[in-house]
Amino acid sequence: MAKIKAALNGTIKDVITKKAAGLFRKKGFIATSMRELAENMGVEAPSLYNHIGSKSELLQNICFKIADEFNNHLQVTETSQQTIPQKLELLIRFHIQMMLQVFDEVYVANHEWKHLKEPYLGNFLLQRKSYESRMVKLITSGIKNKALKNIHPHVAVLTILSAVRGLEFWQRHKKEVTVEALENNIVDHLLNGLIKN
Amino acid sequence: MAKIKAALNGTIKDVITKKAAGLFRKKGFIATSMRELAENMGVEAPSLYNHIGSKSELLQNICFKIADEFNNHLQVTETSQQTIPQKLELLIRFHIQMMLQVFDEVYVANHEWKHLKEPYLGNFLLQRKSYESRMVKLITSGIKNKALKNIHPHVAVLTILSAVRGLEFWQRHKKEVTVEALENNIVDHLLNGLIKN
DNA sequence: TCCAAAAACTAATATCCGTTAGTTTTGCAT
DNA sequence: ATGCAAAACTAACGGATATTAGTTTTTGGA
Repeated sequence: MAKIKAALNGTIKDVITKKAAGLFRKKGFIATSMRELAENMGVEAPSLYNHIGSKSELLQNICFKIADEFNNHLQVTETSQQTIPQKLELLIRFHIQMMLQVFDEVYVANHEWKHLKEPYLGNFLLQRKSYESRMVKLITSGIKNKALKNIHPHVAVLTILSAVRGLEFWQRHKKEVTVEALENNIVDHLLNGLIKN
Repeated sequence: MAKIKAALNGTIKDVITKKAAGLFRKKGFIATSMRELAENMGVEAPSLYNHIGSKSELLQNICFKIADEFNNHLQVTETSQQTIPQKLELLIRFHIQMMLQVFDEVYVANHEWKHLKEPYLGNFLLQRKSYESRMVKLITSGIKNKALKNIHPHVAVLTILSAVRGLEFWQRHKKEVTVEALENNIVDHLLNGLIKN
């Protein structure tokens, strides 16, 4: 049988993980079998175990790589010299870009994390909670600044985070709008609303 | 073994379906076994088949019952005598109420529909597409009216629909805010934005 | 060209899955 | 009390699952 080829900028393990992310997104983690993943790689299922530790490990790698990217970006944004609304805009734009650039991985991290095993599950949820509460702090500062309306900050965070997830459904309409227009639309909607003044 | 008791306002099948919705939400459709569902009902797995046709049928019932509720409400809203922004507000409020009142079922319809079998899968996706495009029409009218900003209507619909889904994560924070405040916050955020004028 | 290491293969294991068949128990109406 | 229908039970089916063990093939460097 044909061998798996390593990508130019990554190991064979990376290639397998990338393909796994695609399948996990389309069919879900549990519904994706190792045999199916192997077939997609042009190989028998047991051969995968020359490169990876387990099916669970694939999910872990996907989820935590994405979590790291978001945490790092939040860290940079927090410490940057910007107004609160500018920081919010940066965060929203980053979420949109991640959604468009590594769609499968972000989708899996958003939806399939529940199949992580302990202690990874607990760790992952902790990171999420921390990310959320740092955004809440940001918005709370903005309200004190009088830069933002006196809205419930936790509700605002959930609304923003969920709204950017909406790009899951955008994949079907990619051609209708440029990436810039898409970003600008969503940022404007979330920061300035839909209704004309 | 103890018998399953019918609820006051529903058959035994309804009780099983309700419990299934809870498990499907927590663990996912595929990861939920009929043995596990049976255990939760205090019964052996084969006994369930005295009341239901199959595992798939449970998922179908959940998804299409929710789809019907949303379609009916949209129909009523469309034909009501209201301004476009008022209609949008009604839709957003209905989504929030459904999310809070039949959380498990809405969650399953939102996330587990991909495990529906044909022809149910195709039918379901068609209904979703139709719902979306009716919302696009509504927003397009609002833009022509100059009631709404000249935003890309499809993007706005995805943003709104995704934002209300955010209440998935709200379940943990239920006590912090009243339902009315929650609704008002989200409606105001989506229609008028976050930034003070 | 040859040899070691990498990576493929086949075979097999134990476990779980949804569902069916056949049987026994339960509970209500007569 | 009795009998019938509803609903529980046990046993079992065929098939799919992730993974391991052991073996063969492929590949790239000396």
